[in-house]
Amino acid sequence: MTTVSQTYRRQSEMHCEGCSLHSTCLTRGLSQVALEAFDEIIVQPRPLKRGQALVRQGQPFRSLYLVRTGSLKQVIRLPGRQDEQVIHFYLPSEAVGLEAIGEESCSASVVALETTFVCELPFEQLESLAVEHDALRAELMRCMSRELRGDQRQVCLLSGRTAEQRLAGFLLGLSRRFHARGYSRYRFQLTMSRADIGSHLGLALETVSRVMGRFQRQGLVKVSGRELTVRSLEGLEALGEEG
Amino acid sequence: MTTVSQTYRRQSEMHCEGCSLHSTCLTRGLSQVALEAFDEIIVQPRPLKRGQALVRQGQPFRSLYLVRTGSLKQVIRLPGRQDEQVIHFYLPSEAVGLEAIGEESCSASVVALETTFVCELPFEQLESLAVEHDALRAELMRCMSRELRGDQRQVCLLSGRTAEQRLAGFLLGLSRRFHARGYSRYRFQLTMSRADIGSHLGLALETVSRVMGRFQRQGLVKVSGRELTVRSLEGLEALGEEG
DNA sequence: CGTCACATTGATATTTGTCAAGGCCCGTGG
DNA sequence: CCACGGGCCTTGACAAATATCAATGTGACG
Repeated sequence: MTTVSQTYRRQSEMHCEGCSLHSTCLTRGLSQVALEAFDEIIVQPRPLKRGQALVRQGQPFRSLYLVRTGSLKQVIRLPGRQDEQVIHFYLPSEAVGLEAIGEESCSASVVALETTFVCELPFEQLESLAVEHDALRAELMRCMSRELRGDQRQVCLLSGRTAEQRLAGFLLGLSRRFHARGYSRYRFQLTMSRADIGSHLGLALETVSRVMGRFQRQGLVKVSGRELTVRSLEGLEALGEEG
Repeated sequence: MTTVSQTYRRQSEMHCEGCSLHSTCLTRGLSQVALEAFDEIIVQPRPLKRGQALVRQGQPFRSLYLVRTGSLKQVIRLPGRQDEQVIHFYLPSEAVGLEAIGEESCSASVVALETTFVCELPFEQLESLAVEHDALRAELMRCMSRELRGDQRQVCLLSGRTAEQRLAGFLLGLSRRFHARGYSRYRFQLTMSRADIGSHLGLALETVSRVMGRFQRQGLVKVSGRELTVRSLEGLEALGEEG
């Protein structure tokens, strides 16, 4: 008998060694031996369509996920509140689920923003593997540490007073992350809605729209729908640095 | 020859096994053997006075720290900006420096808010120890994961629109953390200034002061200076849950 | 061509920041 | 012991930013 996951695995012939994200992913710096063992535990679930959940808040924690292509948002439904709060956006090579390690259940849902492929890492198996391979253990810690620094940035963004500063910082963050992953730093898709951006930045979606328009008129960016072109990285950076 | 650190170590006769924080600290769940080895690598630096830095932004990363008594704030100085941004407050048994793992230098400063004792864990030694002791490695990961969840809460707080929601959430968070560490959940010191709280919550210090006053008039809390008494945990919780 | 979700734009209300003045607490020095 | 000074906190008046409400526009897709 063959499971769906295995089928997908074989079809795609995806292995870490040849993966374009290898150098930025959890597998960075792994020896040939470790890499092959790592490859063994990966599951390739069927691709997620826009709006489908990879993880649901409250469900038991079993696996970490690495984004291969596409993007997702992490959302929390706060008790007694209607609206969902967007916590994170995940881009290719980023790890989903690190905050659930050592917990019974997941504290937030993670939903695809577009058609998205991920690699699933059953956590128990990952842990056993980490016992044998120091490099993997170290990389896992570095990965969590990096996410902690990302959250620091996020807190700085949100505490930065004006809507301009928040949006500029957000766009620069996306630019930086795309660049680090080998995509253009000047041109990318905003796969999330204005409402998602607003929730993430603590702004009303109308404000996001207005500020985006202002940036465009000032020649800082060009937006048409969800495609964004950065025209002046310096201009955006200057906004964030204003006292 | 005896170093200052060693002197303090001997004087205080502090060992993990007898420490009141043992059950909430990184040493939770360690075997007797592991605990003794852990004890060996701990350094007890001289106590910090109010305003003294434990870690300075930009300095090389060498150690993690565990708060024993007292409290600290983590602040970032953003390039080209005058004011410092408060990222975190650290309470007893919490770990300082996790976000710097795998990095050359520290991304933020950490400053004592009152007289504060910490345990220093030289990171290289901690890492070697973690190779031998699975429980320590697991606890370190759980610790980082817990901090990631804390940051999630923080982001939810900051994105929560009103000043009331932010401050209520902040006070509840402190209450919860004190409670989890064996202190009163209803009565504690705000060792940080209104300006620090404001920076941390993305509010002007005047707003913090006004909202605190409003809470007091509503009978939710009693504040006199920096001593806070929670009169209605439910009332504060209700504030955060309003749609 | 119509529908639906999403985005933009405008008018108005509310919240919060800013500026300014004054009060309180505490340590220091006369 | 008391007066003084400085840091921190509170309070008020006003201005600015942003949320809210409402209407309209746009693009994808059946």
